[in-house]
Amino acid sequence: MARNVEFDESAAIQKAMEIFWKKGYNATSLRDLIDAMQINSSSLYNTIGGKQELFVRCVQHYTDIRAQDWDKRLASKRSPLDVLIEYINEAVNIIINGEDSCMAVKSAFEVATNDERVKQILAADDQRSYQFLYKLIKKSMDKGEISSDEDPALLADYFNSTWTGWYESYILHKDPVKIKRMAEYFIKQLTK
Amino acid sequence: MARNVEFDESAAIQKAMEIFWKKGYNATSLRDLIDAMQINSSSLYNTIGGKQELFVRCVQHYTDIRAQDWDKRLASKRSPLDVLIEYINEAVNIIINGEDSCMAVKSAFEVATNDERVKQILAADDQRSYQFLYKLIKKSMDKGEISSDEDPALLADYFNSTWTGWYESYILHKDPVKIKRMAEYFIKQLTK
DNA sequence: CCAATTCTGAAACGTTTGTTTCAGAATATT
DNA sequence: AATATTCTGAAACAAACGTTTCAGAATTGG
Repeated sequence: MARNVEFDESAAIQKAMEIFWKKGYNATSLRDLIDAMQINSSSLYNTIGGKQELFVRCVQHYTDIRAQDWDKRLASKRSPLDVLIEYINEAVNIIINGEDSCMAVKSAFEVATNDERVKQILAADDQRSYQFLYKLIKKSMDKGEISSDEDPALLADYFNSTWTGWYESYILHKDPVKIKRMAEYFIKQLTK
Repeated sequence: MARNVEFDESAAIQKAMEIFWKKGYNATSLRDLIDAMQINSSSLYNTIGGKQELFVRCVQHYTDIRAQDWDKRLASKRSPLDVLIEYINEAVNIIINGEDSCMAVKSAFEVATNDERVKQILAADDQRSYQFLYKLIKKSMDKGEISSDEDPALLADYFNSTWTGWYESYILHKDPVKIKRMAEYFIKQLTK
């Protein structure tokens, strides 16, 4: 016997995420958020909660999308090495063409140190990223597509972290060739 | 015929740097800063300038210290490979034992996108870091301490960015073994 | 010691911050 | 259609923000 929520919550989260992604947590004001979300602050506080809670949901949303992407790629019927190389190349393109760095990386450095919930969401995300790489590397080794000389877990860990530095490099130097050559080298190391 | 500045500017910058380093730019308030610096805000505005200017100086100070360290290491008379490996191991220890991530990395993601001056300071710092690695790798190759199969410039670029991901990993997982194993793998790749 | 200059301390500045309030509009159930 | 419930919009909240002001203390060179 009552009124329903008027605004589309998941669309609003998406909009808020884009703002947080671009400006970071602390540089984003609530006014920035409600302008983008097109809702009143009272609605925000009634449904989602305050700024922190909203940010947690945005980070969660961001990592959910990534998890879906990894699952989709893992379900591919193509060779695991092809999937892996395609993933690396697409990731490079995102770094080079994307407007902003990875939100998970930015948030890890800005927020995860002080907010336990954000840290746990990002740690879980990083773990899934690791698992994604590990599975592809392991399968490639089992199929003989790449050498089994190295521990697949170590390689997965190594690339999973390598990743982050490419974003920093691109922020500072905006040099696409540099990123591409590092990615080439990585693939070469892997397939050698 | 006038009074002199009372406070030690470089000591105050050092204190401010520690606060910015720990909390990041946006999460640090001017009150945090003047409490740590033990000066009045009027003195700050008269001598250094506002918050942005102070931050720029702190980042500059941070990168100056790093530059000195690299110069000192390059002047060492020991073998370049030893110097490089020692540097990597000490860096790992800083990641594992340090209270906060590298200020240059944090600032790159939080501030460099929006502040051209900070971006340029950090880009110059990154360039010096690259040069440091490049010189050691090149010398090691010339002396035959490591294989010359790879382009030293590429290797230097590659490690220089690899670096950053180890900080992120440690923030999220606080797993020293993981970092150590990645460093071992890196050294192995280098000396192989 | 005087005069000229500059620095310091405390208070206040107008904004902006994240959050709350509440009257009234809106709707689902009966 | 009446009623009970809930959502929305605009305004207001205190607190904190970065910055400025200025009277007076301090120190220099003459």
